[in-house]
Amino acid sequence: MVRKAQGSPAKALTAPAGHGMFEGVRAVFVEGGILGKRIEIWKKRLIGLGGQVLDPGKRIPREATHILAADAERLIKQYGREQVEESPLFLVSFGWLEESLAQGKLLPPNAYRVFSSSRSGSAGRSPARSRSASPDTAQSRGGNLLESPTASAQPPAPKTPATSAQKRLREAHERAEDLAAEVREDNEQSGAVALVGAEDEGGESSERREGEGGQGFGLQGDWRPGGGDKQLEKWGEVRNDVTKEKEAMGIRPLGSTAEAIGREVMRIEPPRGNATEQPTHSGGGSDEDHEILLRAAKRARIEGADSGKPQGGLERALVEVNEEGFLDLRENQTPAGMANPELNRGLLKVLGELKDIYRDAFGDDRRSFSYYKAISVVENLSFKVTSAEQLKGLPSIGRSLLDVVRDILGTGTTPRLLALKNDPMVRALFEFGSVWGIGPVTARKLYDMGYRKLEELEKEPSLTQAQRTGVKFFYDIQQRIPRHEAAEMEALVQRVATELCPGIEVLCGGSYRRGKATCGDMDMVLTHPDGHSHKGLLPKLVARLKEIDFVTEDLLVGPSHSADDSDHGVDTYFGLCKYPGRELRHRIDFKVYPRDQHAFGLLAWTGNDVLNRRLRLIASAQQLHLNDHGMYPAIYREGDSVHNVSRGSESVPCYTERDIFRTLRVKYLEPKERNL
DNA sequence: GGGCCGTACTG
DNA sequence: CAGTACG
DNA sequence: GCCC
Repeated sequence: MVRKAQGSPAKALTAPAGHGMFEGVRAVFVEGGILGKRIEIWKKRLIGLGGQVLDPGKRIPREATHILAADAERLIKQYGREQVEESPLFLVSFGWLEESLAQGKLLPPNAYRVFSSSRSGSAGRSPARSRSASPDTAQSRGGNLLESPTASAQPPAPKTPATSAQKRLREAHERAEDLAAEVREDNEQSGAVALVGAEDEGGESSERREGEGGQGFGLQGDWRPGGGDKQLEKWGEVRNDVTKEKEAMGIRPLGSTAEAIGREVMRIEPPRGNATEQPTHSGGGSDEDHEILLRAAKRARIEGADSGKPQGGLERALVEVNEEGFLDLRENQTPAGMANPELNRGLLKVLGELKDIYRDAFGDDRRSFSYYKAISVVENLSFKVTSAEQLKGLPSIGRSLLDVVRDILGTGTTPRLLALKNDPMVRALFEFGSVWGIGPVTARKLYDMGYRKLEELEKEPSLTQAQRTGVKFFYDIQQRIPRHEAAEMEALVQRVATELCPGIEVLCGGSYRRGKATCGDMDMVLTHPDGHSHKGLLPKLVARLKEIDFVTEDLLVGPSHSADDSDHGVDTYFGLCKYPGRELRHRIDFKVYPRDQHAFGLLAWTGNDVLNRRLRLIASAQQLHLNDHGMYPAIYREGDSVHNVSRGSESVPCYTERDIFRTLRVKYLEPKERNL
């Protein structure tokens, strides 16, 4: 998994050992924190082994591949917080160089990033692939459990799996759970439950903040709960904050007392009627229409109870819309920009790691999604969590998560995470499963075949071309894109697309459109106002973008629909692209929609996924089927399960996203408000 | 104990 | 079809 | 995992 940063990514995984090992590396050394003499020696060795040393300058040199510094403070001192936070480069500690020299090979930089790694290097940052269920604030990237220097140094694995990975994975999980339970029991018996951390840990803390990933954690992690001295005197204040926060989220304590804050009975406030704010829809979302839909939904629910029709989530969605007025989905968002994920960085980091492991190694999407939603709730808090009780009653935070939070607040981590991270199989599965195109099942197969390391996968013949590309650009793809670069690339695509097709509309959706400071990828959504000029554009656009060396590799090339007239007429392309002047690959998607589907496509491709799911559930409760092509009156055919609903003929016409929200009786959310 | 979004491509 | 992907 |  040795990636030669930017020099020649094509050789990403085959950097030669020893001689010339730093070929293609263009490093900047930020002085300080370590003897200048040692730095000089390192520079010479780097150059001797094929690397280049660049002048630091005031701005991070564009051609640089690695920025080396003793720690984050020096980095920020040199370049300022903004540059450092937005840099997609490898901002690593000198430990990376030292260890690479020691091992005679170019090590993956991730474990040495000064923006998350603790000095040990075993608590580096997460690859946190930008697969679906992942809150894409830059702050919540989980930690990593691979890329420890030692892991990279292992010899090739023997191909003799004793048991199937499937079984051993289950066992790994059970071990982790058992351990967690044991530790918890011990703590309870010894009364050693630590509920501390009311204050920042000393004066240096704000300077030590990391831009994008949270501190390292774990045994010698940088993050630990602060001292609890002021805990008691702070309590009243914190309690008030918590209560306010919950109220802001639309969660109201019923009959709580100050002492019983941990036992509040919470309920979601009914949405307030604000229909007047919403202009009446011209074509299918009128009050009358809605009444009809609502009545139909109630009927469906009642009938469903008798006939095995949908229950559960659907019913919950129905409760939500079963009030007058428009539903406000911002219930877990702290108003007025008071949310501060930084406050709970350590907590978020651990939860993020668990979320990633459950998804990428275990394929437990449900559990992972639960963590994801809980993370989102914690990110939206405006106070520092000092006691698990503060989270009791918040949406998506249940018993198990409270236990985990208790662990983290006490020790900085949780036994189950430690157990998982120390399990070599889990580490391997997580690594494989983090490759684009490789999911948990394939990861297990590869593991069972005897593979243990990423670079070995290159040769495996059963990999698809896309998976091979995913392996090759494993590290590239995980580097986040600074917002301003995404904006430039959006403009570039707009320019090229307009040359090919005047009048074409090009928007970058996804986390970019939701206003995030960094993006995992680019989601380009296109349409043409005249309703037909978009046809056949995508292949030409991609070809042109390849000509100018912007789009570089394909991952998925959809069949050309819009040329003929068969399907929905939506063209799709997934691939990789390069920010001009740099070799680093980023994920980029293109979706070209006919004008009448564009609002649905844009909504879907702006996300986030939680919003998409919720809107679809809400639509279901109103007997509507929502997808990225349209919104269709649902027709429950006799004897069909809910999953077998056929679409009515015509979509409810929606020209804008507002139309969709209005039809569903959901309060309109600006893109930046869609980070649910 | 059951539900948890809906769709599209690959092999 | 299962697996993986996208938000 | 959470929620009903």
